[in-house]
Amino acid sequence: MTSPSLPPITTTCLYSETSIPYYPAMQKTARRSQAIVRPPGRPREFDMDTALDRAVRVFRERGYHATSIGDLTAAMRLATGSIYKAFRDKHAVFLAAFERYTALRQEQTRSAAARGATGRERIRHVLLSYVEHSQGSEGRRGCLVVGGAVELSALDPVVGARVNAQLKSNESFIAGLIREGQADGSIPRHVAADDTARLMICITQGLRVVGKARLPLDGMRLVGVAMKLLA
Amino acid sequence: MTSPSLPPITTTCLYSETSIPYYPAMQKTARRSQAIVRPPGRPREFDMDTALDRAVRVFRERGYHATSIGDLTAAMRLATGSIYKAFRDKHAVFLAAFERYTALRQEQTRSAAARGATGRERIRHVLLSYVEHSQGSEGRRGCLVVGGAVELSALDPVVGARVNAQLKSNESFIAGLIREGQADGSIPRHVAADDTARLMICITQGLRVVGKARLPLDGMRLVGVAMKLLA
DNA sequence: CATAATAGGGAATGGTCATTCCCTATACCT
DNA sequence: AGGTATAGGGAATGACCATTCCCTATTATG
Repeated sequence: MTSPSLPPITTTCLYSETSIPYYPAMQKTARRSQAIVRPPGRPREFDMDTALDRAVRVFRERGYHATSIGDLTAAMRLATGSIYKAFRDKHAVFLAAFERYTALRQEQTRSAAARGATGRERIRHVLLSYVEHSQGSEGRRGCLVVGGAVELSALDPVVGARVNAQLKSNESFIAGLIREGQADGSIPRHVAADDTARLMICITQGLRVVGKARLPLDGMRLVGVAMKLLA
Repeated sequence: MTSPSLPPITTTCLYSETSIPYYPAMQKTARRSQAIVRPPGRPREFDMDTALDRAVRVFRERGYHATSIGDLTAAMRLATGSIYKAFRDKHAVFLAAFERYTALRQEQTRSAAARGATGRERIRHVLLSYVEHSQGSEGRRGCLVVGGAVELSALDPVVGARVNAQLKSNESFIAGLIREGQADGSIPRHVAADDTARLMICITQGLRVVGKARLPLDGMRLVGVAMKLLA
């Protein structure tokens, strides 16, 4: 989905980007049925998703406040002016990076779930995937949801709302898997789906904290223990 | 341990403070057996622990980077110069606040554990205590260990080491309680103490993240589910 | 009572950072 | 070709922030 090089036209005309306005003045993407209409003026040269992936990386490593515009220009390979052409301010860069990050993570989690045949097995794979992402160098890079919750949600209502929504979305995904497991017989009926899902969200978020703090995490062992919650 | 008012002499001569130098030029506390020797010069007027409690509050709410010296002077009720008299720099204030915070939290956790008669009950009370502290306005205030892990451990080896040590200490405390439970018969022998303890640390750290993000946490329900890990 | 030693407090300083400005470049349209 | 609209890039700007300086105050000692 993200290309390492910078194709000059591809991105400009398609608007494959996830959601809401990145841009100070966002044009309506398409008036009627034809979706591919190039907006007026000089087209953007850089690939937005590539640039955002690079911003994600910096924000994950340094957090919001410790990341300067200079850090972003270096990482995103854009000049100061270009960043401010593309985003209202640093806050908007973070928000766009956050969206990009959660979209990619959601994809990874769904595909991990898809590796299981029953509800129970799907949950096992989701948890395993979380442990893997919380471990080693990837884990030390950190998680934007956890980072946003800890560093920003008390100071910034917009980020707070996004973090809250993301956690709820993850939680209801897990709760859904639990109910699937109860339907297919792999998880006992007496398991409290919502409470267990909330606790599992705590586990996943805690894994990221512990992984960032460089405690080693053994996926098989930890998930093995955690699966008792579905007994 | 912390007095709301400011007794003028009490703190200066006793050095009840936890550990390592708060001060740019730390005097040796006592040469021989006599511990109470007032150091030369004008004695400090403010109570160090009270001031640190106020610093803890700001750092918990705003994190490290978003807290300015101005925020600290306002919260600690000290002038800029006085802060730099007492601490080398902002980093040193954070470290001292961190020590103070972990000492108090440790105390609270131990006393929660003491409310239980068996190993199993002690763990239940510890988890319940964590949920309570992660909830509501207290939870929104945040945790310095989680904050330190997320915001600083990758950038600041000193804080990183303290966070790591604190997590390990908490983990071995839990592991100890599990083994106590196995000794007193309240926890089955087949429970893997270390793995379960590590997972429980993930739960506690995750609770703080989720609580900071304003998801409601029901202590009884969550702990009820978590106790399955000891089955 | 002078001296040494440190605390209290606030003004001054130097650096950094987010943001803006401005000039150039590139696209489309008529 | 001229006009319009936006992107690229980097210098300029103004605010803020961590830290230092300096002057005063308070203790002990000789």
